[in-house]
Amino acid sequence: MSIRDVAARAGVSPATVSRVFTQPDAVAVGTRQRVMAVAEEMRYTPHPVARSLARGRTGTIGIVVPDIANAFSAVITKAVQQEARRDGYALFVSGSDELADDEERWARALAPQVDGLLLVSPLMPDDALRELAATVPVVLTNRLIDGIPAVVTDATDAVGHAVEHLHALGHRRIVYLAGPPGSYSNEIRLSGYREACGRLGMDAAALGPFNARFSAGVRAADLLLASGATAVLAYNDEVAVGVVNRLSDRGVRVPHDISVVGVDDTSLAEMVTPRLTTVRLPAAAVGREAVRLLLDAIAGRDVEERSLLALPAELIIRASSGPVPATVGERAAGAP
Amino acid sequence: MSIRDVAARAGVSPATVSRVFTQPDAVAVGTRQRVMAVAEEMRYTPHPVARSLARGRTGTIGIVVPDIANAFSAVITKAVQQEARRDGYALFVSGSDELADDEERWARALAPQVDGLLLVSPLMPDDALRELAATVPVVLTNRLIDGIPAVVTDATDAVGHAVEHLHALGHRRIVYLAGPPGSYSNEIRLSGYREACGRLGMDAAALGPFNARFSAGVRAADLLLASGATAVLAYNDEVAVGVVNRLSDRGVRVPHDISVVGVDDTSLAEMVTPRLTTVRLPAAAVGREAVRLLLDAIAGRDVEERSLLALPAELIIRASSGPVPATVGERAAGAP
DNA sequence: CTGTTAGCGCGTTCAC
DNA sequence: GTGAACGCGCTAACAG
Repeated sequence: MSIRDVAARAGVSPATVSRVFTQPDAVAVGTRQRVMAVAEEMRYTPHPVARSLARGRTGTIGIVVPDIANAFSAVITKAVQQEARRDGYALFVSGSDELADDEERWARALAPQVDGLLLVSPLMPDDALRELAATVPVVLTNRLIDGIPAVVTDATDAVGHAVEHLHALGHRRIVYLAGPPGSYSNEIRLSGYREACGRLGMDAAALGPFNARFSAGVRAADLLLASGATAVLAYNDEVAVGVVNRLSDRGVRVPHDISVVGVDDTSLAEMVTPRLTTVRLPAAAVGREAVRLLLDAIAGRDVEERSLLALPAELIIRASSGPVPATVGERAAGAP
Repeated sequence: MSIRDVAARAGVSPATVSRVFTQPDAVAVGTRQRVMAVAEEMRYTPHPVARSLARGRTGTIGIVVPDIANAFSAVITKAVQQEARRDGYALFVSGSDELADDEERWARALAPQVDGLLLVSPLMPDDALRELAATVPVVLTNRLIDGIPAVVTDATDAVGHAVEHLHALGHRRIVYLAGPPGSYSNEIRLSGYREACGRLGMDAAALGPFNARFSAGVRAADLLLASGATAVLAYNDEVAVGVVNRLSDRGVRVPHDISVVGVDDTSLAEMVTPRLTTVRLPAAAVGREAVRLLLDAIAGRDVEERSLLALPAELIIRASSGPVPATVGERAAGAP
């Protein structure tokens, strides 16, 4: 049952039926109503695939994320999906499982069947990215490549605030638990941390790299303890929670003995005990803005001027950070 | 740049090029290699949309979940995506935000552009579901409709085990915090709970309904406390964690004063303190099996015989459940 | 084994 | 304002 059936039944040509669905104003009112009535009655819907072929556009976009089941990816994906469908776009989702090769493969597979591609924290080489972007409109998230529009969250300041916060609480030995090396997220967090440490006259001491998961935090906790630090800034919330759990198992109390700060502010942060002090990243906003950028690029609107959108992060103080323990040594070191 | 260009350049007909990509064995080795070389050189890839139109199949499936950002949905989605692409299928994802109307709308929008549709815990009316299933192959998850293949997790036994577990620990007043009314998940959990209570000679007392989120658990905790129960089975982990948090804020210790059991075994369960005793649902397996069923249905293979797949759940005992408090009254009531 | 012929269902000129 | 004709890029049926 196609456009021709409707046309025949309505006593018009297929072209007219097509117009009714694409440029209704170009059809006489009477004809239009008749056609619409018939279409409704026959429950006719234009075949999306045929339409895509004829138009040269699919009405779909694709997103490739590191891990679909990861809370942060999921929030971005959700926002992307909501924003995309506001404009009538359907969304392909693919997970790379944090493997650069797979990521590239799936992105390539998606490219020819979408109008645009959204790559979240992509791992593939610059060249592969550029090549892809030459094929189809691409927007990046948490990655910067010359000439490819991107939305990033600039956590530098907020991470600095976190360090200041801990410093103000008397902490002088603050460790950063590094995430995936080379990832934009880790670079930004690390540099924000280093910068703040320098500003405040503290030594910057990163541990790691660790992967971004709970188990990595568990492992990191013991190293942390051995380091003698009184506070820790974890790569993200999940790692931070791993740290807290392990510390707790070893009888170290948070924040009484050690302060822990995360990054992300996923829903997890409010669910754990103690509630996690963390740097909130605007995940949903990142997703929304990325879609806006992508749809603009697809529509051929100039994207150059705002091709790099940097959204700010924000320190959220909760219960996992507190005053430095009143150890004699620490006091002496911390006092003026 | 299309199949014709490759054909011309390779000195063959478009049909031959097509064959090289679809049934290589039907082409002479020499011709095949020549065509492949040319295609490679021109970086030619068959246009998926055109292919879909000609074949009448899109090579895509769609999934509609209640909430993309929800941990349980995300795990299913991830498994579905991984399983689907093993067979070369790309995945459309859409979230309903737990609104029956939207769910129906997006499912309808997806239907004409996919080979099959996966509906996770759908909320729309039976008739709407049937109508949809008449349009395109559909597989359901956590919902039973005559004639539509489905994968469900039968948590009845495992929920029963949870109740037995608490009973064995001395608990005699166990409350169930009900989830979304009418949802299959809630029905199963409720009936498993009731059944076990009956078997063990306890009164079944459900509170709620509550929605499936953390905040609902926080709210439920106070009602729970007022009820005088010594143990609680929450609709899911997130609610359970909400309960634990609120109890903790009110100075009630878990499991010392009250035992809490969740359902799902999302990653959250191992991240909170105390680690959550919970009923593990095989989310990933559900996703995988649903895809297998769907792909079989798409391929026209008979799905009838195993149109209802019930996967078992399993009680995971961790630290949030313990012996009933040694109150005089409770002891008296609990002893034979 | 290969080429020719027809569509798949729709959008879009171009005349009328 | 409407219809006829053509093409989007590919696959499938039929000859040869």
